[in-house]
Formats: sequence, structure tokens, C-alpha cells
Amino acid sequence: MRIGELAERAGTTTRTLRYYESLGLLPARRTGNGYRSYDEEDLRLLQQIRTLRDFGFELEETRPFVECLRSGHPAGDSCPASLEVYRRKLAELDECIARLGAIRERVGTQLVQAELARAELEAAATAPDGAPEPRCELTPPGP
Amino acid sequence: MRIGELAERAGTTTRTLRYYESLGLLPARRTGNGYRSYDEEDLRLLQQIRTLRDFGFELEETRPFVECLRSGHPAGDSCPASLEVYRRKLAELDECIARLGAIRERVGTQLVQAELARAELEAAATAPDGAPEPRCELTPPGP
DNA sequence: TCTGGCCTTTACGCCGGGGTCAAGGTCTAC
DNA sequence: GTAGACCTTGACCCCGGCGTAAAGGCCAGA
Repeated sequence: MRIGELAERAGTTTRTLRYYESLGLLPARRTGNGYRSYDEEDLRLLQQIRTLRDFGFELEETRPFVECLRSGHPAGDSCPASLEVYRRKLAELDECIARLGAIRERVGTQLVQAELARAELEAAATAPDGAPEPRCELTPPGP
Repeated sequence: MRIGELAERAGTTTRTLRYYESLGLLPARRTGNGYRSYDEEDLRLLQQIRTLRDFGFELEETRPFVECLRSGHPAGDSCPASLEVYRRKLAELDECIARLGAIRERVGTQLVQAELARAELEAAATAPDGAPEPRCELTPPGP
């Protein structure tokens, strides 16, 4: 199988495959004329990479999985190194989710307050009263 | 106030201020010798930018807030355009959190299954039984 | 033989948000 | 007058994961 076919079967591009090869992630054999040559096993490796990438794994993080497969294991995550990557990723995800959740709360609060302030301003514009002096700046987060 | 002082007071660098100026986000007046000159109002604008950036807003997204302040409003989020950015950001955050949560679930499940498979393998290695044939590849997510 | 469709390598671009020189101007203090 | 601390512009570099040429080789069909 040549590079174009592998790319198409994996739903990616030839550029991507050459890039992976340049990283040593998916090396290719060569035919007599210099063309890259792949087999079904390479397709499996590539699918493992693409699947992990879809999950937000960086390419380097997929390396243990690929090497695990290449060393004859039935699945990319049959090896301790892969499990370690899973665990690190879980911790990362948890932290990221928590951080985003906290920000979401703050932004949500800001939005509500700012909307309230605008409503008051409009009410003040309608009724000829004194200015309610709205204050709604984002306060900087801790260090 | 010159650029160095403003940078220090805002906890950032001169390079950053020049960058913001190049974006038209924080233009500076000039003194006779060509030095940039800032006042307290500029400090407020800059603080608004930095605060929003700490919340994960892109620089372009801070523009409505800055322009709102510059047009004389008491707070950067006193204007409809700013509120719109808040709402978009909230939607973004919600989607991002949901996506990460779904991935977290899948990775967690993979980890547990892979750990189970390994435990079975080791048990099989201890007891001379038939192979339990573990399968634990990540399955690709939907389109 | 020519056209078209593969393939090869090399190399630059992009995205955001600046970091980090380099080469020079300006001001203050001693 | 000169050291040192500031300022100026311009330019290249970084991260990851490729996209997108440019310039040329290889092979099949008409």
C-alpha cells in the first residue's frame, strides 16, 4: 500500500503521514523506486494514533501506545507506559475541567451583574432619578 | 508615565505593551523625544485587558471591553457588545467543559478496562490457564 | 509520445502571544 | 564626558500539527 491509499483509508492526508514519519512515529519501508510502502499493521498503528489524537492526546503521548502495539501486544494500552499516559491525561483533564468550571462561574457572575447594572441604568434613564453607580469590573484572580 | 513604568505597574512587559499597540488595542501618545506616554486611564484599560486574558479571553475578544471603557463607560462590560462576548464565552466554556467531560469518561473507562486486562493477563501467567484474550482499543468517536 | 496522476524532497506559512536579541537614540547622575 | 538606565524600531524564534506550494521523478493508459 502506498502513502495515498493509507492516508485515505485512515481519513488523513499524505502530509500528515510524512510528518509522523519525520517524528519516527510511523516509519515506512520503501519500494525500489523510493515510494513509501505500508501494510495493514501500519494502518492499525495509524488508527491508534488518530484515535488518541481525537481524544486530545499530543502526538508524543501516543508514542507508548504505538510502540506497545509494535512490540506485539494485542492493544496499544496493554503496556504500563500507556497506562501511565492514561493516568496523567486523566489528571490533566480533571484539572482542566475544574479550572474551566471556575472561570465559567466567574464569567457567569460577571454577566449577570453587568446585565443587572444595565437594567438599572435603563430604569434610571426612564425615571429621572440619581445615578445608581454600577461597578462590575472583573477582579483579577489570585496568584 | 513611560512604557517601563506602565508595564511594571500592570505586571507585564514592555514587549507586551508594544504588541498591544501594534494591534491597535492600546495606542500610546508620544512625547517630544518619541517615547510612549501613558496615563492612569491607560492603566485601567490595560488592567481590563490583562484580567480578561487571565480568564482565557483572546486579545481580540477584549477589544469591545476596552472600547467600552474608552468611550467613557464606568466599566468595560457596560456595553452590549461586551455582554455579547460574555455570552459567547459562556457558551464556549460550556461546550468545552462538556467535551472534556465526555473524553474524561472515555479515557477513564479505557484505563479501568486496560488495568483489568493486565490483571487478568498476570493471573493467567500465574495460573497456567487459557488466554482470556483482552481487547481494549480506543474506539473512534462519532463524526 | 504525451498526458495525468501518483510519488519524492525542501521549504515556507500559520495560529497567539509574546521572548529575545541587535543596533542605536536619550536622558540623568556623577 | 561618560556610565548606566531607560527608550526606539526591526527582526527572528518558539510551541504543535500540519497546509500548501515548488520542482522534479515514476508509471500507466491512449
